[in-house]
Amino acid sequence: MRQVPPHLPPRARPSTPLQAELNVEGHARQLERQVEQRLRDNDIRYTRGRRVVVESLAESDGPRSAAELSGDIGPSVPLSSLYRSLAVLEQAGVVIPHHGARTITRYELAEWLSGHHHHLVCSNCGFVEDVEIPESQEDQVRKLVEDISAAAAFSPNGHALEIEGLCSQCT
Amino acid sequence: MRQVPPHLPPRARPSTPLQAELNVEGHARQLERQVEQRLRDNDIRYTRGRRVVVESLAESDGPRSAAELSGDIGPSVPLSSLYRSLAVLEQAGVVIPHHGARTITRYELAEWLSGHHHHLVCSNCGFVEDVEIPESQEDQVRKLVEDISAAAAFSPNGHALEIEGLCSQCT
DNA sequence: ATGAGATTGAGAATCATACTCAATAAACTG
DNA sequence: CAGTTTATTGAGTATGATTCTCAATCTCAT
Repeated sequence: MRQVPPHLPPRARPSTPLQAELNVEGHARQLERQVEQRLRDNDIRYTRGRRVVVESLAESDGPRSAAELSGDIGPSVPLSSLYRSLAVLEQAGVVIPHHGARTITRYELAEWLSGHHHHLVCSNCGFVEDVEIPESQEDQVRKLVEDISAAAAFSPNGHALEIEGLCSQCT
Repeated sequence: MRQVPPHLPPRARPSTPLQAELNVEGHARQLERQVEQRLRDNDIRYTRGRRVVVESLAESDGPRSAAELSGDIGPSVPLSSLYRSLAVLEQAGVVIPHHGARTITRYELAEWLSGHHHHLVCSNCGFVEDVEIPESQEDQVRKLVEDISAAAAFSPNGHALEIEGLCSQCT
């Protein structure tokens, strides 16, 4: 199975290298603050282990499994702690599980941290790519979601459009 | 966690008991024939073990896990065979895995057997409900899927709109 | 019927994830 | 800041879902 290909994070691309670093750093710091706040609000400590998980996910170019994160982070955080951190962060709504492929669960930052997006799932290599769509299209999706939910007496809270097919590499 | 509530299968409801039995039987037989054909086309034998899995899924009112199927079917088919049957049927496109909840995978009949539908996922009880939507809405979804895919150089092959929220029982 | 190849059963093996418990760190109290 | 309380971590073990192994059995084409 091909490794996760690089793809753009769902934020505006800065134009010059200097700007880039400033923006990325600014964004990283802001994200840290948001997460810290959220945890504090829920009486959950923002410890080193939890911090590295969040930072690692923030730098990731796609959803990561516990094993992948462990590889990213190195041996300083044992797997059992990693799983615990992920569970805690999921509880706090900082991190979202993505049950895409066989058996393993991948996590990504929650939408309030990473932006709303949909998924392109490659049925050949298993890679899950995030896609942001233009507001006009998103409006249509939202309307559809509301209509469908209303017809089924369901109270929608979020949605994901998963498109399955072949990614550009596997075509 | 609440058990899967009963819900209508995605076929036309017959109106009288007699008609009902005839239709259900007719449908069951037709489904059997379709599956048999598909397997034959792929040089895969339609054995007893595989047949009971398909029949069991056809009678199910929602996606079923291997363990649940094993319970439905009884001890005549050991778990290891069940998993193998599911893998073979998935290969042949008769059965589709649904990776919804923690760790376990649930299966349902493929869309060409059960009809195209979307999912309402209850974030409280975990129940996944199938919904069929009217053609006019489905057309919109299809168009969105095509536009999004085109913009991402992705070759779409199928799609699922997953709406998360609270089901009518959990509201 | 017969032989080649596919399939099954039963069990052991593997893999992701969860739990246990003693050691450690953080927050709180005065 | 020292002492106390409570949350968190590490390391290891346990669990549960899924997969593999291999001998026995079944199927299909001859």
